[in-house]
Amino acid sequence: MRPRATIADVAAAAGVSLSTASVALNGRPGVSEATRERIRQVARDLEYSPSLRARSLVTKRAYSIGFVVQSPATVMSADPFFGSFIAGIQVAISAAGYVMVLLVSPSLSQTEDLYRELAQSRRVDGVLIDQLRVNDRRLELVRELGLPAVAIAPSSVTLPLPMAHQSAGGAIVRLVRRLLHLGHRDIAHVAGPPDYVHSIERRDAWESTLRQAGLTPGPLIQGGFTMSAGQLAAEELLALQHLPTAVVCANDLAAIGLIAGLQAAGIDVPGRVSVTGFDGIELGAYTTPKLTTVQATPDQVGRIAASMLLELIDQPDRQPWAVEVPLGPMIPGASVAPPGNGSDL
Amino acid sequence: MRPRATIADVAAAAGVSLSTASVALNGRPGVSEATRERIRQVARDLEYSPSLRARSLVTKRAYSIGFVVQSPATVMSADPFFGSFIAGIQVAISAAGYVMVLLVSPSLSQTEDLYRELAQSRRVDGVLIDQLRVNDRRLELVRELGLPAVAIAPSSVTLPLPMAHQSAGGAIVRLVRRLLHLGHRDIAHVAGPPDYVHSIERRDAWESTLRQAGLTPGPLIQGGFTMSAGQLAAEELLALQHLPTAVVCANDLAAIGLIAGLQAAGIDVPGRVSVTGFDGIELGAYTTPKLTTVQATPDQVGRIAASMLLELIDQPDRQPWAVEVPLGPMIPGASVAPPGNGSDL
DNA sequence: CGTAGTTACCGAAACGCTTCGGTACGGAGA
DNA sequence: TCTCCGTACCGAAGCGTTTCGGTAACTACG
Repeated sequence: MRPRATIADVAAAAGVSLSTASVALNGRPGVSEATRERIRQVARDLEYSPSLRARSLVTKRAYSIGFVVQSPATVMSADPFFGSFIAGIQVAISAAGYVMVLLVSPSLSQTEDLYRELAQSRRVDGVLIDQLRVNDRRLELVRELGLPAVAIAPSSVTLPLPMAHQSAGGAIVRLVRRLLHLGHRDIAHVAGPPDYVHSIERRDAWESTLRQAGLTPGPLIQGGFTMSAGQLAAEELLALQHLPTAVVCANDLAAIGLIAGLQAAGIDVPGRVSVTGFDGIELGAYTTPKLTTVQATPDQVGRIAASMLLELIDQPDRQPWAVEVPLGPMIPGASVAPPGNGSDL
Repeated sequence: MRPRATIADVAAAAGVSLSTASVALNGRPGVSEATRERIRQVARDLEYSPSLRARSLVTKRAYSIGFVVQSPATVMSADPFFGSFIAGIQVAISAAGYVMVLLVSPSLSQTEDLYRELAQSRRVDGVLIDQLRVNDRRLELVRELGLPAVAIAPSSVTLPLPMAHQSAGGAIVRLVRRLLHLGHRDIAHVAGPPDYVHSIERRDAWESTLRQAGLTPGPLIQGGFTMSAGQLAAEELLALQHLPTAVVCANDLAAIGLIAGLQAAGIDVPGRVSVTGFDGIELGAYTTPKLTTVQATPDQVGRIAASMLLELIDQPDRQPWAVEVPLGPMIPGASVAPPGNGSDL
């Protein structure tokens, strides 16, 4: 196995200087078409492929972006958002020769260190920030580190960096309206963890939609984005004097957990309580009853956020901008029904 | 924001040559302790952090490993294996200053190209090979590319490269024995996709355990590792003349889908049919009835496979070796019961 | 025919590190 | 006192690119 060809080999074989070979192979002006083609041919013959390392050194680019995910158990294991999101990222960056470095952080404090290392070692040219918290310290951190970053954030927040929006709030509005249309007037909400901006967005959407309809927002349960959180929410709900006729959950997993919890207590869904989710995960189609939800488009979010990041890397001083990623359709399921036609069996 | 310090700055500030600074900071002999400490102090003062790029160029190392996952929808979205596995990898490699590059491949043919690119651009020093197929072309590919690789594979197969084993087959044996102990004699198997070596390992374990018990292996359903595959398997099972009294599924997701399918058809689980899974995913605890399964330890698998890969990168000519990663405990659930005491309601 | 402008190419420096051969200096041994 | 060797350090080369200033040759124009 002979050592791989360098650009010097190509230049020598083509009878040109090293710099000419570089210019020719990178497709920039200053070389005659004939020479360029000859050099290209030689490169192909020698199976030349440029050394990313050497190029990195001189262009000061890592040709990779970073993505730090916190709490792998919750986010990756359960949240199907993740897979499609990653796939979307890759679609966006691979054409540019970029690659994604994935880090998992066991805790919030270690997350900061990971970003620091990523920045100091210059391993990545930029990062994607997801799972945004209230007063998320990462925002200041990336600024301080001079690390280009794009955030995935609700449309409602405004940050000092480029954002890819997916309006989960808009989805909740649609779901609440659907329930209102069916006749529900007592609509509870199982919220996500209170320190996530995504939770707040969804809660606000639920609340304001009900207020707009002239209703007082029903019980609000602090839940979470996991199945177990949904199940716990069921218990809390059952401890109330009045069981609402419908529950809008922050996401599908919580909704599935909630349904399981309600059913375990003998509550009929949707007969006694209607339940909605958000995300459109595959699992929702396998529950009984099938979950009514709105399809999120994590692949699109990933694709758009990543391509925004590439733009930002090219123009670091660009003013922050935002892109709205469209939601998917509502997915109707048997988990909702008009209120009051079910027994309490 | 002034440019970051280079090793030349450190050397100058410490009044030594560049090479001495390098030697001192890398902790190798040839420098007096006093000088070494002085250089270290200067480095700290200047907030020097070595350029990975420059180092990469000269040491010919990328300081990163690659992991290509195929079919993100199936593997990442649904399979909770993934999150823990990744986390385990990171634990193993981060101490060595390594990082993981994650690629997703939409199709098998593109997977090969991804490995090729990874190798040609020398972006990674080695790769982890998971989700092994029968006659997997990646094995020859990495050899051809000279890319160090460690495979995650069943104990039963022998490959020409280092392997991290997790004996899913052993888990299946335990589950089948448990069912036998409960009195079951008619035990079916919902297998995974036939081209995965993991499927074959599990099927073989089911089959041989039954034969050892003097039984003829019951119906074998070609299923899959997903919930929908499990649900389809339920239909196939229901079309048989005799419904087995127990079904051993290739993994938890299939088991959950199977249970859902059986229940939808009015079959009581475990009254009429007992069901077991394998993986120990969180979801299994939220199904009704709770799933009996064996806990896999994907984080350990990831950790061990990754550290094996680092060893291999250090000693590329080392003979292939194998490490067995212990399984977790059996998790009992209400999805199994003695046969024949349930109604067909 | 002389000169300015363009085109096509070359040479060398630079990116920031590691590594290896070499040198000065001190002490040990004869 | 001379030689030898180990220690502590230095200088320079090299990793494989990109980039920039420079130089021939060629065209166009008066």
